[in-house]
This record gives sequence, C-alpha cells and structure tokens, in this order.
Amino acid sequence: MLDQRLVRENPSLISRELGRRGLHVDLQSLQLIAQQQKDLEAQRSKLQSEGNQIGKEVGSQIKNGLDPKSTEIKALRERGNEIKKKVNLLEEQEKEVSSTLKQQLLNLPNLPSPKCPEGKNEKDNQVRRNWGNPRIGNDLKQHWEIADQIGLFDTEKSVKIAQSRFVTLLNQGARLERALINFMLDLHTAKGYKEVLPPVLVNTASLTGSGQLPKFAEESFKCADDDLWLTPTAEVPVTSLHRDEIIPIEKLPVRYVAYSPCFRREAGSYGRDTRGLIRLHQFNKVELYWFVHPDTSEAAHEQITADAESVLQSLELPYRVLELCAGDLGFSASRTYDLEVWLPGANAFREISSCSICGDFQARRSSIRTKDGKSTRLLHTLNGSGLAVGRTMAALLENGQQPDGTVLLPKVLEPYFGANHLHPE
RNA sequence: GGAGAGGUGGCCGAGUGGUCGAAGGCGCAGCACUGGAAAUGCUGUAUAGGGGCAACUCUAUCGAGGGUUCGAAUCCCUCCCUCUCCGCCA
Repeated sequence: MLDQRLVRENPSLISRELGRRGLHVDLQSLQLIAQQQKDLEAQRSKLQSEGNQIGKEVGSQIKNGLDPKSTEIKALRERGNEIKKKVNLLEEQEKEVSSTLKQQLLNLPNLPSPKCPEGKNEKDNQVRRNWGNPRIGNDLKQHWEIADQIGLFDTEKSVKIAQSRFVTLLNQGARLERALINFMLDLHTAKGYKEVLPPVLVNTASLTGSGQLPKFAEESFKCADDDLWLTPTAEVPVTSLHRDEIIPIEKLPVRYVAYSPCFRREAGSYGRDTRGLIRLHQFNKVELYWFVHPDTSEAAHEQITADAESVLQSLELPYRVLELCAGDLGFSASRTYDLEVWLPGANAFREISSCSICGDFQARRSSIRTKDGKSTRLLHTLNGSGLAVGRTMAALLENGQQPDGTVLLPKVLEPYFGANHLHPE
C-alpha cells in the first residue's frame, strides 16, 4: 500500500511512477479524497476535544457538590448532546471517505524503484548475467516425454482425482520431489535461514497484507464455508508471521526459508503449458523471505537473489538472470530479478525463481515495523523463490537426459535421492 | 458437534460509570551507589493520526462493531477469537 501522506503531498510523483508500470490513475481525485479525510478528522477531533472538556467539567462540578439537576449542569449536558450529534455526523462522513480511500489505495500497486529499468512488457526485460553452458541439440526431449518413459508421474490419473493441471508423482518422481525439497531447505538453513512450515490455508487479512487481495481474488482458490484461501505462495503466510508486530532493530535482518505447496487458479492461461510440470494448480516451492531495515534492503535484494542462484549452481543447471522492466513488475514489487533456467528440450529459458524487493509496501499493508532508537518505522520485505520445485525437476530431466533413456542427476542430490541417475522402470 | 471460561500496555495482572492511556509487578533503558558487578534506590518506558521550529499539545485505541450517558475498560446488544472439558478424528 502506498503512503497516504504521499498521496496528499506528492500525487504527481505517484502518477509518474505508476505511469512507468503502464498504469494511468486519476491521482487528483484520490488526493482530494485523502485531503478530505484529513480535514474531516481534524474537525472531528477538535469537537471531540470540546466534548471531553464538558464531560470533565460536569464530573468535577458534581464532585464539588453541585446538584446534578441544577441549571448549570443541564446547560452543559445540552451542549454535550449538541456536540455529540455533530461528531456523529462527521464520523459518518469520515468513515465513508476513509473506506473509499483505503479501497483505492489497496488496489494500487507498488511504485517501481528508481533503479527499475523502463519498459512496457516482458520483451523489455534486461538480461543481467548468464551462468553455465546451455546444452543444445535437435534430438533433445521435453521433460514430460522423459518423465513418461521413466514413469515419474501420471497426469491422466490426476484428472480423475482432481482436474487438469494437477500432477501425481510416482516412484522415482515422488522421491525426487521430496529429495529436492530437502536439499533446498538444507542449503538455505545452512546459510542461516530459519525454516518455517506454515499453514497453507490463509485468511483474507494475510492475503491482503502481502498484496494478493483485493485485486487478485480470482487467482486464488477460496474455501466456501470459511474465511480461508489456499495460499498461492509461502510469501503470504510468512509475511503474516510478523503482521502487526514491531521487530527490534537488533534482530534484523530476519530471514526465513519456507517450504509450502502453492495453489493457483491460473485463470486466463488456458492452453498455455498444458503438458508437464511447468504450469500447475498445485506445485511445491521453497521460498526465501527477508524482513530488513529499510537502509539495507538494496543489498539484501542482491543477496537473496544470490542465494536463489546458489541452488541452480549446486544443481549444475544453466540459467540467466533477468531484471524485470517497470511494465512487467508484480503488484507488490518495486524491483525484481527473475532467474530463468535453461530447458534444452524446450530450447528455451523458463522462469524458475522471482526475487523481489517490496520496500515498505507489504510492511504498510501488514503493519510490520522496526524500532530504530526512539522512532518506529516500517521495515522492508523481500522475497525470492529458492526454488520452484516442479520446474526444477523439469530442468533436471531435460538437462540430465541421456541417449539411453536414463537421466543423470547432479552430485549434490545423491545423498538425498539415493542414486545418481533416474532409469526407466 | 456439546458444555464452560475468558479476551486490558512487550509480558503478567488490577480495575464495574467521572480527570483512566489505565494501579502493581516483571522486563527493558538511563542515572545513583560499587574497584567492577550483583543487590538496592530513583527516573523513564505503547501505537496511530493531526497541529507546533521546539518544549509540547489535541484526538483515537482496554478483541471488533453498534447502543445508553454530559462522561464507558467499566452498563446493554451483535459478532469474532482464544482456552479448558467431553465427543469425533490424523
């Protein structure tokens, strides 16, 4: 959420910065509402102050032995009633104005960082660096073809159990998924991340706090009879881990690594990536999340990205780092690095991690602050996938495929998986 | 699902209509004492919004919302949540 004060005092800045996202909003009317809200509040509190005085006066007069039925006190009471009526009226108006304001603010995305490059869409994203040597060849298979041969998962059975866009992992596939989750968690906890296994059903407040609601309700699965949703990413519960809290400055940065299944409706992506492990309604992800002091968030962004990259490096998977342009940023992000892994079968890079700095955007929505000496201020939050597990498996299959139908696995997985390759059953 | 108890500051806990943002304690910070520390003593210690250069000041907040009243943590109504016991259950 954006700062109301900024809306009042510098709407043209907001206008300009949201424009970089390709969003054109009428900031003038919003500013008017914000100003109105402030004015109403000032008026109301002045009246309330007067009313409080009268209340005190009556109290002390009665204490001093004045008859409660005396004309003096009657007059004060009448005055008090008058004020109350006015206050009620103002409160009504104020409530309306501030709920409109809040509604509008909750629907506005974060401002892009000054460092975020200009651009309209994904075509304008910039490659920052490459790692590893992409494997290229004509006879390389796509991951679902390899998986089929080996018998790693069954999509038809998943339709019977649930719907399309679900996967049921079997045998070596199930074991590999489990191995990857454990490997990633171990890698990050060894760096000092605190491990979290959060609830995957989250309430409306949590989804609002991290930015998924109110705008993206149609992207999440909702429980019919409860105020609960299936979490689209562990970022949601982890943000709310500290909602309405003040984290002492000496405890920062607080770094979490959270494994969770993730659920997304993928509304509007019919026909895209219908095969394999790339786009599913349910997938596993290991998420990195930092709560940091505002002054250190930029360095933290580089570090969280490096930590996500370290997974790909350990798994010997070639990738590139993309910086998203302003027009392609997610709702809560002010700056984002995407990691794209090389898929030799698809002959393309695919997103496998997204590392974003959200500034105080989520912290304001979730009211997460730090105490810096005497003053409390909003802290900054960052998140990054470390990594999306299903896509990691797809990358391992395509990159490790051998002519004989087996798949070689990276050395680091052997202790977790119990073998250095996959083989047809 | 049935029965009961309860939601007060960072924590514990008092407070049933009047100057209560809230006693007391714990914790924390500063000062004093000390060679240093412990103990002790004193002082301070919520958040948000508005006004002021500042000292400071106004408003709101005792789970949430509404009501009664000149005045509500305290009385009334509605809702939410937590805990305990029983039942069911991985």
